[in-house]
Amino acid sequence: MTPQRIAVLGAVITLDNHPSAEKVIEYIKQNHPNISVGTVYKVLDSLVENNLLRKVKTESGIMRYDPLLSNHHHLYCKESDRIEDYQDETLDQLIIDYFAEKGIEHFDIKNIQLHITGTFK
Amino acid sequence: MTPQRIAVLGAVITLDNHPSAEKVIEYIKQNHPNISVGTVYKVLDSLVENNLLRKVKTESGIMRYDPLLSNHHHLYCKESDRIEDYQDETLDQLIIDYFAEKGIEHFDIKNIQLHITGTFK
DNA sequence: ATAATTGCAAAAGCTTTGCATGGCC
DNA sequence: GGCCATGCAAAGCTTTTGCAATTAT
Repeated sequence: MTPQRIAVLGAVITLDNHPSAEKVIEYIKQNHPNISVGTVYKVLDSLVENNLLRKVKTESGIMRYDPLLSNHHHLYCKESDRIEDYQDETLDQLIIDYFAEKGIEHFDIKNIQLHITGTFK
Repeated sequence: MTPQRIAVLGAVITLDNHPSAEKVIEYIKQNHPNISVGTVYKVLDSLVENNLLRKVKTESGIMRYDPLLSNHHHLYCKESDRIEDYQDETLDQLIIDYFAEKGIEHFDIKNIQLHITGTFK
């Protein structure tokens, strides 16, 4: 655990809205002007590998990072580019039960994630 | 509608497994060696805009293209990089009913897509 | 001391763009 | 002739990589 790692993890948690690497760099540079782009990418990767962060894919293909580790879904708003977490155990159970009974032919399900698009109001 | 457009659309349909732009280019070059990379990207974009194709986002951030236009979900296999369509109206109805009753606070749902990861058997 | 991490810069990979050429109405 | 699509090459953007210098344990 180096100061850079703490800064990167702290940035993702503080920024809070599933920041991209670019946002993380921008934020960290305020208090840590010498940090390099390569380091941030490497640290983000290593945090993901060590299960301290999760990657979130977006429409545009830019990777974003999520400090929420428990299983959850995402709300995507295209206009604002905002992503929010959505947790709903009732729904999860409903879906699990559905597939437990029905299954999918030729496919072993490992994980089911809802990508809910729409707009925040 | 130019020969290039027909070739691109044909390639996506023939290749059938949600090809990337690269796969499309590779396929088309067999019978159409002079087609250029830029053209394929432009044509893919224009086909998406004209609702003849849909974009499919992947883990790796590489864009892939889907000729199936009706609402559906996707099965993702990380190992094989394969993506398959999954249509299930019963499930859709279940989810729609669930959210019709429960809703999500501060969010207007426009679309719900399941990203089902696992392995083909 | 040893091993890992950092910063820097260059390069890679996918995609987009600019512009001159060429085909079509 | 006017307009749009094409081909080509250059550039763009995010991310990755190599390597020497630095830092952590």
